[in-house]
Amino acid sequence: MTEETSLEQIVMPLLSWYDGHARVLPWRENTAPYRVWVSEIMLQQTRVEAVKPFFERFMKALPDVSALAACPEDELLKLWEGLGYYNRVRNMQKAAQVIMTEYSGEFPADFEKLLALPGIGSYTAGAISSIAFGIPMPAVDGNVLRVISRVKASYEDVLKQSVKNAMEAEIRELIPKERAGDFNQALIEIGAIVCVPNGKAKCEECPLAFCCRAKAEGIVDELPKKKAKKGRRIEDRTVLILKDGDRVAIRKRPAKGLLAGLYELPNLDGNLSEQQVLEQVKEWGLSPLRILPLAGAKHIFSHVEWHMTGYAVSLEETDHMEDSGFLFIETKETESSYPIPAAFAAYAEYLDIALGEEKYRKGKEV
DNA sequence: CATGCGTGGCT
DNA sequence: TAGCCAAGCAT
Repeated sequence: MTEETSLEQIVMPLLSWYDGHARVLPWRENTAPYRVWVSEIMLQQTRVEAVKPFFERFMKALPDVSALAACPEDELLKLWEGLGYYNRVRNMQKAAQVIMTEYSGEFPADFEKLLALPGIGSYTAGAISSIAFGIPMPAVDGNVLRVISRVKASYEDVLKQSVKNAMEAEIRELIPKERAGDFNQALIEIGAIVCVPNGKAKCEECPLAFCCRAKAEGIVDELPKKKAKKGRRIEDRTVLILKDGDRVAIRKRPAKGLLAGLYELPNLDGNLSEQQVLEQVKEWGLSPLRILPLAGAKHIFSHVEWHMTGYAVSLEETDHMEDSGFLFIETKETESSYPIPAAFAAYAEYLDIALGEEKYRKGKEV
C-alpha cells in the first residue's frame, strides 16, 4: 500500500505562484459578490474566452441584483443567447428575486444560504463564499479535480459525487484563513493554464511538480480518470423559413426542456419531403406560394444531435396568419430582439431570402 | 447515481 | 470529419 500524499505542502507554493501568474480577467477587476456570481455562472462548462464578451455586455445591461431581478425574460435570454445551458440564467434571475425579497438585495455572506439559491451548487457557493467574502470553503471544479487527482496519482473516477465530496472535505482542511479566495482561484488557475488536459500539461512550469505523484510516476496523461459518457441520440428535424414579404415566422419554445423559452424557426419531427411540408403548412392555415429546398445541416447538443433538412416557403398574405400560432416578425427585428439559439443558425442565414419576387426566380411554384 | 441541459474550439 | 471537452446544477 502506498502512502497518502500530504497536501499541506501545496498551499504556500500555490499562493506564491498565483501572486505572479494570475491572469488579468474582466471579473477579477474587483470581487463584488454580484460580479463573482455572474462570472462563475457563465464559466460553468464554458471556456474563459467565450465568457469574456458576454460578461462585459451582461454587466453593462444588468449592473446589479435589482436590475437582474426585474429584467423581462426575452431580454434576459437575449443577453445569454449563444452561451448555452439557458437554465443558468433563468435560475440566476430566480436567485436574484430571492435575494431582493429575502435578503434586502444584499448577497448573504453565508455558504449554506448561497447554496440554497437556485443555480448555485457546492462549487459556485464555495467560489462566491471564498472570493467575495473570504469564507474558507472549498470551490472544487473540474480543474481542481484534475490537479488534485494528479498530485495524488488517484485513479478514482472524478465524475462520481462521492469522489468529489471526499476531495472537498480534504481541501477544506487546507484553506488558509486569510487567503481563501486566492487559494481556491490558484488551484483552479493551475488547472486552467498549467495542469491542462489532453496530454499538454506543462509540468516544467508547475509549482506543484516537486510533490506531484503523477509526474513522478509518468502517468500525468492518464489522469483524471472519468467514466465514458453515453452517446448522443440522433433526431431528424425539418426546419422552415416561412416568409410573408419581409416578415418571417418564429415561435417561443416551451418553458421546460431543451432550449426552454427561446424562440425558434418552425420545425417538425423527421426529414420531410416538399409535399409533406406543403401539407403541414396548409394545416397551419397558411397559404404557400413557392417552396425552395435548403442545404441540410447538423447541430450537436450535449446529449442529442439534430440532423436537419430545410425549406424556404413563401406565403400568401392573409388576415388570419396569427391563427397558425406563429409570430410573423420583420427579419431585422427577429435578429435584434428575439433570442434564437445557435441550433438554428444554418437556417437563420436564409431569413432574408427572397422567394416571391420575379427577379429572383427562386423556388418552385406550388 | 444517471441523465438532461449548449456551444464552439481543438485535435 | 467526428470526437472530446470547458470554472456544474437540477432532478
